[in-house]
Amino acid sequence: MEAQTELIIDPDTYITRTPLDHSECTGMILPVRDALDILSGKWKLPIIIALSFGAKRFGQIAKEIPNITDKMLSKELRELEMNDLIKRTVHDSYPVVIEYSMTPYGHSLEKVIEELRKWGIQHRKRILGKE
Amino acid sequence: MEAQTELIIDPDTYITRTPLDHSECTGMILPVRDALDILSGKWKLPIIIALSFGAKRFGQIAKEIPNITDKMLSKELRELEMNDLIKRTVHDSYPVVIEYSMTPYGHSLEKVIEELRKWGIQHRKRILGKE
DNA sequence: CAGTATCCGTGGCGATACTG
DNA sequence: CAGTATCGCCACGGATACTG
Repeated sequence: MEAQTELIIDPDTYITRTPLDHSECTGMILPVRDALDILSGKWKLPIIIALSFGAKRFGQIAKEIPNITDKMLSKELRELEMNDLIKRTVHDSYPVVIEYSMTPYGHSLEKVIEELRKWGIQHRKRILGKE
Repeated sequence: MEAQTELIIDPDTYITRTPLDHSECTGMILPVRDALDILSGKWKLPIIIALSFGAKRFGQIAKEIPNITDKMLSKELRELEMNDLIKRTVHDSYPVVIEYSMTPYGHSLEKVIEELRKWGIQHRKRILGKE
């Protein structure tokens, strides 16, 4: 607990709150929803993590993400590319080589991923300790 | 670009990579998937954010989260409670007051949320700038 | 290798109505 | 106020087969 700020006790609900609760709170929720709209789902972040280790080809990404199917990988790659988080490059060689890589914008997710990863590790420890 | 580390060029795939790619990469993905399993979906994090401002009653949470329905709120609160991220308290007063609040474990998500929020704000700016 | 096509089930999620 | 009940859509996501 930090410093106590002004409190309001709502006479109808008996809830104690600060004056700005509503606007502050909704204001925090909206950007998180924006982020969630782009990142949520089972596969997007795993794919981004895989590519954060360097450019990779379709088959190799598939190998590194447990249980993903070709269809999901294909679909998610397309969406991530549309959001400018990854880039698809066709190398004009023989045989043709297609490579996926992170964009600079994709790299801006690194801290988000790092925090999620730390929390996940922590959470798994907690679950295992309980059972 | 940082310092260049040892690289391997796969003779079959022409992909350049570091020696530990596979294990490192999958090892990073798994905890993130653990976190996602608990947090992903449209409403869990918004609910947690709402409660991070202080204990609240059902109706008040509903008011602060745009577009959530009673049914979803009810269902998500139950799941969050099962995962020990929030607590449901029935105050033995008249009238009976039911209050939801964060657990200490719920508070451990603060940094995750903060990073998501920062990214979301940043992302919205970027989108608006493009159109 | 790098995908696409097709089929299909489950459940996430919404709308509305109702209850103690 | 604090939910539950019911209905129903459709997107998420899996399985399998196929293509250039």
